[in-house]
Amino acid sequence: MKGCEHEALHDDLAERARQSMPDDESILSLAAAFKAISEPSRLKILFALRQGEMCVYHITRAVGSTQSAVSHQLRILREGHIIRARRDGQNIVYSLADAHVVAVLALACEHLNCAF
Amino acid sequence: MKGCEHEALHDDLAERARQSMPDDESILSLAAAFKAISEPSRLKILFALRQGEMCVYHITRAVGSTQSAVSHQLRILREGHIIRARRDGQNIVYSLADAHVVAVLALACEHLNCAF
DNA sequence: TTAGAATATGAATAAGTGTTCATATATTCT
DNA sequence: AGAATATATGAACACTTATTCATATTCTAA
Repeated sequence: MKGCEHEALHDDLAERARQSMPDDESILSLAAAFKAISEPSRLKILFALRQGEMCVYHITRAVGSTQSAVSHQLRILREGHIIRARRDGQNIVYSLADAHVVAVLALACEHLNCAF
Repeated sequence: MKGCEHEALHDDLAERARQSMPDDESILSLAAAFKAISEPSRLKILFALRQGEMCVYHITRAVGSTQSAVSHQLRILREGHIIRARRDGQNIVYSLADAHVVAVLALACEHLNCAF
C-alpha cells in the first residue's frame, strides 16, 4: 500500500494530521464522554432529564428499567460529566451537566433528521 | 422504592418524560451515531479528516494504525453516517459527512476544556 | 439509636466490540 | 486478458460492558 502518491500534497496532509493529533489523554477523555452517551439505556436517561431534574425513582419510571440498572448507568454518566447529582433529603436528584449536553443531542438529532 | 412522592409534581414530570421519549428506533440510531465516534481509534480518524479528505493509506499513516484496522473502523463511521466515501481511481477518499460532525467535536472539546 | 427507605455497589454472566490474519474485490496499467 | 495495487471483509480471539442479584451505604423519622 503506497497511497495516492501522485498527489504528494496528501503526504503533507497526512503528516500535518499526524502532528496536530490530540494527545492520547485528550482522545481518551473525548471517547469516554461520547461512550457515556452512546448506549440506548443512557440516552433514554438523558432524554428524560431534558424534562427537568429527577430522582432515581422517577428516572427509573421514565425509562422503564430497574433501579439497579439505572443506578449503574447514572454512575457512568456522572463520571463522564454528562449529568450532575445533588442530594435532596433521602433522594438524589439528577440533572444534565450543562448546555453542551443538550446542544450535542440537538445536533445529533438534526444530523439524523430526527424530530427531537 | 417510592420516589420523592412528597413532590407529586415529579410524578407528572416522569410521566411526561415517559411519553415524550423518542421511539426505540430513533434511540438506536442516535446510539449508533455516538457509538461510532466514541472509540479512540475512530476519533483519531475524525481528527485526521478535519485536515481535509484523505485516502485510506494516508489516514492509516495519520493515525498510526494498520490498513485492516482502519478499514474496519471506516466502515463503522460510514454506516453511522459520520463520514463519506468517494472513489478516486484506485483510491477511496474519505471526508467528514457534514458540519454537524465538526460541530459536535467542537462542543465536546469545549465541554471538556480541551484545546481542539 | 433503631427501623425503614432511597440509592449505590460488587460479583457474575451474557452480549458486544476491536484487532489481527488471511483472503476477496475492484481498479489501473501494460 | 493478466499482474499489480488499494481497499474491503470474514473469522477468531481477547477485551470490554450492560444487566441481574444480592447486599452495602446513607439518609430520615420515630
